[in-house]
Amino acid sequence: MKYDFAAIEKKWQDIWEEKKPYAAITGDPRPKFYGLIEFPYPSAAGLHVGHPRPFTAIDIVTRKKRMDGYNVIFPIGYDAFGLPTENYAIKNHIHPAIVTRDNIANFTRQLKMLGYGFDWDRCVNTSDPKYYKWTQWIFLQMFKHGLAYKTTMPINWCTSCKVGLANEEVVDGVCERCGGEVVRKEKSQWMLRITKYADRLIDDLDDLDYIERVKVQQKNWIGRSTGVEVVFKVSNGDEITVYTTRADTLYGVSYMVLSPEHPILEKWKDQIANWDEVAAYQAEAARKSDFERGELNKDKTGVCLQGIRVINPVNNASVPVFISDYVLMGYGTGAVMGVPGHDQRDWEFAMKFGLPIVEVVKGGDMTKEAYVAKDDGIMVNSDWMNGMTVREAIPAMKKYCVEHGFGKEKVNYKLRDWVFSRQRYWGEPIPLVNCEKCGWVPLDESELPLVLPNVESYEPTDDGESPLAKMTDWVNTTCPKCGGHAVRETDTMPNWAGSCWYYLRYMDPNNDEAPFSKEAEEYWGPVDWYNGGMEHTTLHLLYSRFWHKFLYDIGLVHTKEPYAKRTSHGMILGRNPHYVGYAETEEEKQALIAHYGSQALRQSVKMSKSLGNVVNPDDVIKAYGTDTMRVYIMFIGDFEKTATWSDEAVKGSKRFLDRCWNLLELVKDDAAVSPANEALIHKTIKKVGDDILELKMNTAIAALMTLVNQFYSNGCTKGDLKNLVLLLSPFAPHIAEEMWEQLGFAESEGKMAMQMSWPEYDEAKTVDAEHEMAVQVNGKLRSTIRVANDADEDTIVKTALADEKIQRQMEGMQLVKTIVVKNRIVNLILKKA
RNA sequence: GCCGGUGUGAUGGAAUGGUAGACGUGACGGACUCAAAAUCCGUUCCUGGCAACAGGGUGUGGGUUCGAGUCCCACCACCGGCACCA
Repeated sequence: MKYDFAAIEKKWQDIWEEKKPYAAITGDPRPKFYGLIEFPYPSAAGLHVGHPRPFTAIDIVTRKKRMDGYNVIFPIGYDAFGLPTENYAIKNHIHPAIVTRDNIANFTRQLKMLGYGFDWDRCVNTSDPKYYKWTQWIFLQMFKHGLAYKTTMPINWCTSCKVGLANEEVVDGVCERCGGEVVRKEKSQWMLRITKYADRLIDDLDDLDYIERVKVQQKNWIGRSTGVEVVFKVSNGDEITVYTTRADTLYGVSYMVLSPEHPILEKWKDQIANWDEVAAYQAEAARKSDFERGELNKDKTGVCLQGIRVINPVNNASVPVFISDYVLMGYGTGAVMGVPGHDQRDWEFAMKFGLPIVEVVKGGDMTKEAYVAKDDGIMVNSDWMNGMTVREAIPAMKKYCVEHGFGKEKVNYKLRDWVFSRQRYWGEPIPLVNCEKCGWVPLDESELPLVLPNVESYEPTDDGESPLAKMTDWVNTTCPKCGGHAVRETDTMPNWAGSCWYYLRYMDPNNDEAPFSKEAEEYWGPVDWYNGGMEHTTLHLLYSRFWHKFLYDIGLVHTKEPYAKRTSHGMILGRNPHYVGYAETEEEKQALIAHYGSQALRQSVKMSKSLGNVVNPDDVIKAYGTDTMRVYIMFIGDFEKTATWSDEAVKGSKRFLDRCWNLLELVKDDAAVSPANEALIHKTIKKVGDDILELKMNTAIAALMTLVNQFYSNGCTKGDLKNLVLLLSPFAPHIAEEMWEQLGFAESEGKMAMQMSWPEYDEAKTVDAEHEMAVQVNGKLRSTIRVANDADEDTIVKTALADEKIQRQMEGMQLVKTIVVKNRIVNLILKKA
């Protein structure tokens, strides 16, 4: 009988839909396991082949965990608010809610077709009022605890989306979503005080089982540095504070630089002789976007403030003050001390403006570049610090500053507060009203959800206000506190909001009284294993850790961290359409190389419509079936690395499943495991089980292929095949269930294969009775020998020396040393006799 | 520039410091077939040799070790992130 994947997959998907073997049971006495994947954004394009990679991997892990006796929760939902849907709605004049509904239906169809073990009864949708009621509720708790505040600040403004963006959403100076130009614009925005959690977001990483690069990237993003703030006296009697991590270089200060936006400049206006020049520079800097300021950083610019000087508190030296756009107002104090000898940026500035360069750490050549001295550099020209190492000098000088009353220790972060407002329609309304008398007032909790009203047009207004601002009926309301006139906030939340806590909602998705019950959270929390893309490391992952910590502080969750373990998958790329391998003749190949260059042609590229290299999972499933799709996407390569989709290679996975299937005709009707296959079966059980939990699905599948190959050469019994089917079931659940049934196990065991226990292996049986060992002479492989497993070193060496090839090597030589690594190699060290 | 990662056959990729290239794709040969597809069996790192075998081989150059794809140092190339953060 032929392997009819289409019929088999339909059959089992229908059975699972009805019997719900994936239902997670809150409170069940078995140990729990919470496996999580990042829920998809339901785009109009549907699922692409990138999605199944992480989904299938965690699906396999959770299936293995079920077979290991865990009560598994593996949920799915939709991150449904966001700009692409809104833009689509504007373009096609369809309400975003309808677009979202249709897209979700399509995603659901595709996900079900992939045979994932999701508990569909727990499906969430962030744009559903029943869900965002609680997103709004959590926001209100943050507001009440002083973590949400409104401020006017320069924001990243996307000129195309007409929306404010978080720093994280600006990529290479353009909007991450649409690629539009980003400029700075003053706007009143809601902010979330994530910086208050900066230390905990760094320090708590230590106890988590996150892959290292995620930890490193989060730490770098938060960018904690410890230093000291030093107060300089100004010639006009004022004071100005700078921040430095290199207090040791204070004797090397030859000038000071302020950011062009520094507020004190306004105060000094009348004392600055060249104010016109200063004002012109300020205007110039304000015009540029942050990106432009960064781009043009090769050449330092600035203006000296004439009539103003500052006094270095350590040596009373009077030094000039400049403004320059290389100093950022948003970091530290907006003022830095210039130490050109030991900071490259300061060096460039000093060279440009002819400022003195003082060496305070020995060793560099100041005429060529700054000497960014290492920890054990020796201090010079620094009075009492001379002779100290930099490592000693930094804390010594910190202490000195503090004791002499002109400095204090200070920790700074690169992390900024999170811009939480969007001037868009398709997001959660912010449940606050602005009352003339009471200021910003939260809605009463009984008023939640504050439902997104229907509007006719979703276009943002030209002045940058949200489309909601045009709905005067909705905007004008009464103050919940005093009953007077008030206006609603018309900004909505960014699309990161709903994803900050969705893993909690899965635990108790239909609760109308609370975001989730205490009981459910205590049972399921924390997420045991969360897999997602590296691109979310400094966005979603950081934001949701922040929200979770807040929920912990107000006693809603019982763990400090939401996710115990985090792994990350590599992207699936497409072939460059001009890939040399596609050339049919040598001439074509040469022509391609001549035209495009050989390097570019080899590289894989992101799948995109314009390149025509997009692979649609629907097509793959239609041609080969879901199980083949699942096996191939796991077999494609190392899970963490990027991989290139190959239509050719998919066939190998299909062939493998065909070969599994065809064993049904070959199998001997014998319930026992055959002696010929026993050792390999035990090895494979161990290998596949271990590999799954390390996400090494590619080698697990390779091991299964090896086992099948052996079944073909040795023959196999029903007992052999039973083991194979169980091992195969997490990877290819449909074919496994069908084979299970056809072999009669469904009836004899009274369960589906997926409900069976993972087969046990006997460590003793994973090793063969006899081993092949390599024999090296002076580190070079010369022969192999077969020895019994329990052979002692003596026997092994004797066997090796008796080997014919080794005998030849021994001629005229003398044995000086032997190295034996059991079961692996013998190395004989020979010398001329 | 800084941080992280990667570099292995024609190709995707395997290798706790211990026989480099498992497993798959492609290619080649054979069986089956009128033929093709599918399937099954075999070969496939390079050089020399009929062969046994010998020599070479994991980006480059050094080092540690009985033994290095793996560890250390320097360099090159590519990928990802950050980028005037004082």
